[in-house]
Amino acid sequence: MLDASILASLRCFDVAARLLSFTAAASQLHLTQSAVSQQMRQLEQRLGYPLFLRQHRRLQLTPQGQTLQRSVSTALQDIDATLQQLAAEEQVLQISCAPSFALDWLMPRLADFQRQYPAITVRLRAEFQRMRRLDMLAAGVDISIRYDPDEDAELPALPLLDEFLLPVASPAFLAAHPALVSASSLTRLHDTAAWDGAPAFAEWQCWQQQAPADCQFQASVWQEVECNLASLAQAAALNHQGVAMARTAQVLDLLEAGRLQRVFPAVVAAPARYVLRSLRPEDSRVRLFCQWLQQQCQQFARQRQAVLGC
Amino acid sequence: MLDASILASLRCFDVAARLLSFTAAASQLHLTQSAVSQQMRQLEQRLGYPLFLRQHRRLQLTPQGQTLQRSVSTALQDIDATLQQLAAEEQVLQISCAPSFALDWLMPRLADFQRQYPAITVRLRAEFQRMRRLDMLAAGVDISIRYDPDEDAELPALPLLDEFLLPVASPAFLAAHPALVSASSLTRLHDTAAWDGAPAFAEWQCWQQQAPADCQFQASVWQEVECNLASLAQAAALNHQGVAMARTAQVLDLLEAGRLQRVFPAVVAAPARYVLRSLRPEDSRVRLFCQWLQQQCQQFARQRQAVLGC
DNA sequence: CATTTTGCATAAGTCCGGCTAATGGTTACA
DNA sequence: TGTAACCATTAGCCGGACTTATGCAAAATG
Repeated sequence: MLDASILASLRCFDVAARLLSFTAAASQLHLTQSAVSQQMRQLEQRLGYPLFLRQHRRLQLTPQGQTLQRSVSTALQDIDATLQQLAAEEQVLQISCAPSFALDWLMPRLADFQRQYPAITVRLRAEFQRMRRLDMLAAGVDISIRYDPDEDAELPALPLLDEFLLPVASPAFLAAHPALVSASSLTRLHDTAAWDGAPAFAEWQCWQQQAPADCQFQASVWQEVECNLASLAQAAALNHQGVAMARTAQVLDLLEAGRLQRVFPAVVAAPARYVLRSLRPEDSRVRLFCQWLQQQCQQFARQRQAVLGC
Repeated sequence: MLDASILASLRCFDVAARLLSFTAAASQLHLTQSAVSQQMRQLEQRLGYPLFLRQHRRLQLTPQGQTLQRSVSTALQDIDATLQQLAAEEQVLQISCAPSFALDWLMPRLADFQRQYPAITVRLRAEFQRMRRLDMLAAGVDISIRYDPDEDAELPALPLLDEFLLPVASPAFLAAHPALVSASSLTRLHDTAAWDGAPAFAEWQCWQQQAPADCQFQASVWQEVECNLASLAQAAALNHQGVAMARTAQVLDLLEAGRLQRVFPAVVAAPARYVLRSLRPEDSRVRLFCQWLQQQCQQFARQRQAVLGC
């Protein structure tokens, strides 16, 4: 019943019926009057009943025409509204980000981006799982920011920022445990989900392997607290509950503010770095964001150099 | 936004999204798989966002695709439902008829038509005004039956039945007024709207002019009762209220049943006859009805010949 | 593991349907 | 009575949608 060509006629009919003039409809549709006239004639003979009453200078709708117009008009408006809504939705820049980085690093800086590009609406989603191509497409994610140790062959990654590890604790905790290296019953705070598929204790092990001998914790009997989020471990540290193996992106500001302190002077390169992936790097909004993000990263690196010397 | 070609694509999308298969959609749309594939590609690049996730053996809808499908599907269903409703409505045979003829002649016989053609729904509208071409088109009237004295140049008329006039009264009334010709204070019942634009007293005057001298009412002082409907005058006659100038179509059955009686033996040809007009005489339902109606008319004429001799 | 099947993408070419342009007819208006 | 406005109709062109054919990748099959 509803084949393709009838729909075009109905679209035409909608306009003609609203304006009650083929000429006016034609100009609104960027067609000639003749085209509209033919379309309507075809439509009518297809349906088998008249839609318009041709009165010399003026068109009228038949009862059937009125009924049809009500239906078609609302139906087309519905579709149009949906299309516009989707188009508007398409304008928001969707960023999927590793939760801890989103929470402690990106979110505080995002206000600056909003200030620079108020026309771009950003939707920031904190998500644990690393996104594959299909996931991004399915969720409409424009940009994925992850803390990854390795390359993803499927999707090229733009390195944003390297990372370093250092054990931190609150000043009060350090004051209460002056002989950290030999103390027993210390609490060791983990992020067990540093990156997707990370082995347990990954970052602590990394530290143990690379830190200079005089920076190691000696034969301590640790109490372990495991978190699935760096921010949680860090919150624990802030509450004087133990030593956290921190990443600079999480804690630089807290170190500067004196709310956390380094346990050792040494800093170790992390086995992963922050990377950005996008399905459409050519998109203007994506380009703008990447540009801004890289600036922020550079600035952060400079700041880190000044504070931590790495 | 909603131009003509996008609608065709959306129609295609609707099917493809429902079946989640381009191949199946193609066969349902009587197209090739290739056509559907191309349409969807075009649609997507037009909208600027993907609608389908092509997973090797299986299609999925993106969130945008889902939203769009909901909208498009209901919209198209709405249109389709309206179209079908209109098509069904188009199936009813609409007959506009002069009220008295409809009431006293056509309606009693219509059951026979229904019995013969149960598939055809008839809508009988009793309407005073004679219908012009435009009126019929506007109201969707298939057939107009009128009691007209003259030809209508605008629309060819099919003569159905000629008509005759005769004064009638109830047996009780006649018994109470044995000397009708000279009696005074009789009540004369008129139909003032015998046909569209009929002069007042038209049928009584017709009778006066044509009836033989020995059938005339002599110098009576009449009481006049005017009705705008022959059926009203006839109802008055049935209630013993006077003499009505009747048309055979109205009263033949009543005469046969003895509920009304002729006042004089004479019968006079009426200045008008029943005619049928149609905008689409080729329509099969119209043809069927005309055929049936003419048979009924012939049968009535025979019956009239037997009863009244005219 | 090789083979077949299934489903979508793509390229090239054809063909139909809708559009334009031009003209005519009718009405309304000045 | 002339003119403007509007719709109908015709002829002819053109673009876009469709088909055919082919490629490709994954899944089913044995």
